[in-house]
Amino acid sequence: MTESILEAAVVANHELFLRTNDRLTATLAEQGLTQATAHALWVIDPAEAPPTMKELADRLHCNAPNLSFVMNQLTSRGLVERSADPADRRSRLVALTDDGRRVRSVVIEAALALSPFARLDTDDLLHLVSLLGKALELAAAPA
Amino acid sequence: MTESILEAAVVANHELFLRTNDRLTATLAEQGLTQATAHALWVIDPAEAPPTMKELADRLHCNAPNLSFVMNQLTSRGLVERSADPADRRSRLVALTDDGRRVRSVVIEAALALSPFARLDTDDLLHLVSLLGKALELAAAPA
DNA sequence: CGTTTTTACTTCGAGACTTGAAGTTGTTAC
DNA sequence: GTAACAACTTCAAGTCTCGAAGTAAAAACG
Repeated sequence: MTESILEAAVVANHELFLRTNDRLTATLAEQGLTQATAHALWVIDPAEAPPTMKELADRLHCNAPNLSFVMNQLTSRGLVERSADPADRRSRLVALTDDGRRVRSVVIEAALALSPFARLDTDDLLHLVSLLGKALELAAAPA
Repeated sequence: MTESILEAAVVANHELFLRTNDRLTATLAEQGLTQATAHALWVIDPAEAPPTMKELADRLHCNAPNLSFVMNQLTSRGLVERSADPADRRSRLVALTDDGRRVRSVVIEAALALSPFARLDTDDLLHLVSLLGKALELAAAPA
């Protein structure tokens, strides 16, 4: 009973994610990005201090070698730049270039416009964000 | 303004999906499954009539060659069986084996237990499913 | 009917992603 | 000062995904 409600929620969340990604395919291709590179670009907020590779790997739920691979692509496309962290020279700080900021904006705008969520009204959206946020908080809390 | 609420919703949706998958990794490995094969198993509901390959490709948002690849793995693991559709001999009907049903249950149970949504109470869950369902409906509706 | 077009599926080959193992460089702990 | 650890990269192997091409069956057409 509650079980099937939970399953409906998990399935709907999954489906919404897949559908958004599907619709974004064309935009990503236009920008010369793949899902992996686009996601990496997304999680680098130009308004915040440049994150380290380790921090980015956490955000992307991927491992270090994978991130190096993705960052090499973004670097060769001229969208990000790596520099040594003055505070810990083992670390690399990753910052968006001007081009990177531009492309990131394009991707995010497209994703928001294409997401099925875009059709919800503000009340529903606020409620939805509240519920999703609650789930994420509870997930972080101790068992 | 509304923009940032929408972005929060899209990001939270994505993050919840990634986090659930992350936690499921161990279970999938135990069952000898990958994400792709597990997802394929999930969308074959044993309570319904066996779907065709085409129908499955739609559900998985993947193309035909990819589905063939995934189904070959599930078939060689003895989890599904393909048979010609008597109504249209071009089509293949895909059905779970007894083992397939067992493994599918294990995966779904684990996913539901590990999903951050599992910590929401029934009221919140009902509300959430309603909002997610609304978004999916609106997405299907005409522009 | 018989031919043409379309549809469902598979195979193949190339490209892209992901991962573990191993190595480099720099930091921390003793 | 040396041993342990941490951040990152490179490399090689495995997996996933896709387009192109091929097969078989159904549908459309005259």
